[in-house]
Amino acid sequence: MSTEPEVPTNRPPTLTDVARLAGVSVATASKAINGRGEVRAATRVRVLEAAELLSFAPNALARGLLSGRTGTVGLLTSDLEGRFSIPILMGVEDAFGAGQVSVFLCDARGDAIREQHHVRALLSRRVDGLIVVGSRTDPRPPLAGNIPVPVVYVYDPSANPDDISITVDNVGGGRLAIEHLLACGRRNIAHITGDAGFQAARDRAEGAAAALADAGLGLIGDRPYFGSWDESWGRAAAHMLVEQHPETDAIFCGSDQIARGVLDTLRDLGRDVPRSTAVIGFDNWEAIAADSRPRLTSIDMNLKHLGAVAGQRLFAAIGGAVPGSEKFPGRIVMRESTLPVG
Amino acid sequence: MSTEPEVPTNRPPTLTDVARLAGVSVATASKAINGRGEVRAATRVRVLEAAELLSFAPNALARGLLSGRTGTVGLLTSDLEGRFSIPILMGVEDAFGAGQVSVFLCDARGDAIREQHHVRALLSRRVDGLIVVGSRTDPRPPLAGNIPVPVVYVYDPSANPDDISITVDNVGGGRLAIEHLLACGRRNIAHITGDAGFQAARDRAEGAAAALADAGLGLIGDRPYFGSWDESWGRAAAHMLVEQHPETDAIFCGSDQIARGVLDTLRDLGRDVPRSTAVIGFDNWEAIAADSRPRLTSIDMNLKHLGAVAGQRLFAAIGGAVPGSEKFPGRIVMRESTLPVG
DNA sequence: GCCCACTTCGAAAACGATCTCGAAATCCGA
DNA sequence: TCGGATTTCGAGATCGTTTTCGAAGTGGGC
Repeated sequence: MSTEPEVPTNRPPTLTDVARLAGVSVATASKAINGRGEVRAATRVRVLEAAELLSFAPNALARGLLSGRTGTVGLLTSDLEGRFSIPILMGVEDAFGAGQVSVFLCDARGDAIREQHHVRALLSRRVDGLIVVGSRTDPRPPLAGNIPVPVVYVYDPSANPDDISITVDNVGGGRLAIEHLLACGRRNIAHITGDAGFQAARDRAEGAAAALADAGLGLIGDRPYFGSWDESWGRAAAHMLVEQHPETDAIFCGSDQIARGVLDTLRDLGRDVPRSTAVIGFDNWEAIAADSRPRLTSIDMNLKHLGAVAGQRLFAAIGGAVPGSEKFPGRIVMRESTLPVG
Repeated sequence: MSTEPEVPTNRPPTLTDVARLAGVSVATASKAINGRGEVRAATRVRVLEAAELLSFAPNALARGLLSGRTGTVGLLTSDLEGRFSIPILMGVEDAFGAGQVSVFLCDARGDAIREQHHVRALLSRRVDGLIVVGSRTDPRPPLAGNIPVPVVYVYDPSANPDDISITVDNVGGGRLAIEHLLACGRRNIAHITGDAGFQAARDRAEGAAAALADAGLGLIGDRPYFGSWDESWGRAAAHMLVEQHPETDAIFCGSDQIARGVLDTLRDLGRDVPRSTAVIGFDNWEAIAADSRPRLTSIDMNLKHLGAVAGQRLFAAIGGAVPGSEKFPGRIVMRESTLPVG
């Protein structure tokens, strides 16, 4: 159906080519194509046909040079392999995907020098704005130098409160988890989580403690079991926990991986989940949570949505608005590892 | 140390500004900054100082408009959330990261229309080349329309053999897995894998069968156990397998998730891994393989390297070379789920 | 003092699109 | 058929950089 025009020239067609073919000036061709200015209907049709025939695509460089707007955005991520950057990145893509914005992807590998280098390159490409996405929630130093375009920080907030940061409410997430366990009728709740050096671990623990306090309760062992984020810590901590506090009837885990380890140990020890002990994870990492035995209830941080919001806020900021920072709550995804008693 | 110059103008400085400050013409300023042409040393220094003072960054749009080269590349991925795109994407980033190439990221979400739309946008931005990365190894239709820039397909090859495709040698991967199990002294080897609708599943099975045939052996059950790629299939298939063929002493799994399921079931049935039954996975997905009990030996497809090669080949093609398609072998990552007998 | 070779510099064109504003074409009624 | 109002169109400037090529400046040898 699409008869490729016989254009042996490898050089992409320019507006001049279109104008020549249509027998008009470039000015008229431009107006006809963009629907601007006064162009007779017949002329417009002639130009559009010519453009179609040559499969003309306007040179975005020339357009950007003139208008000062490129319709591009820089996406700086500190670690691509990180689990958190990807959904956020998808959200950003979604936010722009429909429109005419393209996204430059830059991975700084967590190196400040490299980041600086990328920022320089992006600015020289005259991006309209920047999105900085991190993989830890600990506040990060803002981009160095005076950036002449709007910047939005996602997941990992800027240390400068005047910057626009879109983050996750980890305190609320911890609260959410505990409230669910309480609603399931559990009262002896422990918290096994990752490295206390992470703000995320401390925040979730804080939310958990607060929710328990509201119910007149405290954590089993009086404090969280801080460790690392992986399965083996989950297994080890669960062993300790069951030994020291066999009365435990629910465990809030700081990550789904920890939760997997906990599930394994509980199974080994013959403790039924969720009947004897409920387990709830964090992150809702499908590959980990959706196919365990039993399938894992978890807190989902809506990272994709976070990314989409970041894109929207950046877009608004480019338009001249001055959006403030925002913090988003997670949601609970219920599966079989938590069930009401009775 | 870096005293920000007091430049109240928000408009980024142009070469004209630099030239004026240095007291030379724009032509001279350009030559001084790019090290081209004949410029007296003293003049060059003056220009460079002026540029530094204004923190001048050349407008890449103007440069690209003139030279016809933008130093940008489009990266089309079919699914960002897919496990395979990400390492490849990192490799591509790495391949260009050091240089002056920037990468446009576009996620087509597996939708051909959307892909077409993105291609159009990228071409209008005058990218120097395109990389198309897929998430299945089944050959895909090449990009529609006549693309005026080089294209490299990664992981997912183009159906057109004249295109440049950089792929994984899944047949070789299957062979690798079996040869390792044979080297460990196993003889009764089964293969539990994913959906037979996937080329990857068929290729790996083919390689496995070939390696066994070379040793005068065949698969337990005479054929692979095709199913799905997840843990629950691994558990179910392992149950069947042990019941029907208790003599099995090794299981080659088509994915690490399947392998996790298999490990679970073997544990339930009291079969020691690796002593009674060795288990090997595929993908070497760290989060899944590195913390299981026992830790999982797996085939790593070097996806990051694949991406890096794709970047290099694209770069060569942009330079005028005509690289051919390539297929890369995986490597085995040894952990404790396979051990030599004795 | 003169001429030539060589170095250093700048004016201007070019890339491709958009926008302004003046010129040309068209239409209307009288 | 003509004058004026209204469309419709096009020449040229513009964005910021690179590159060409000619002009100017410098120095040296005789």
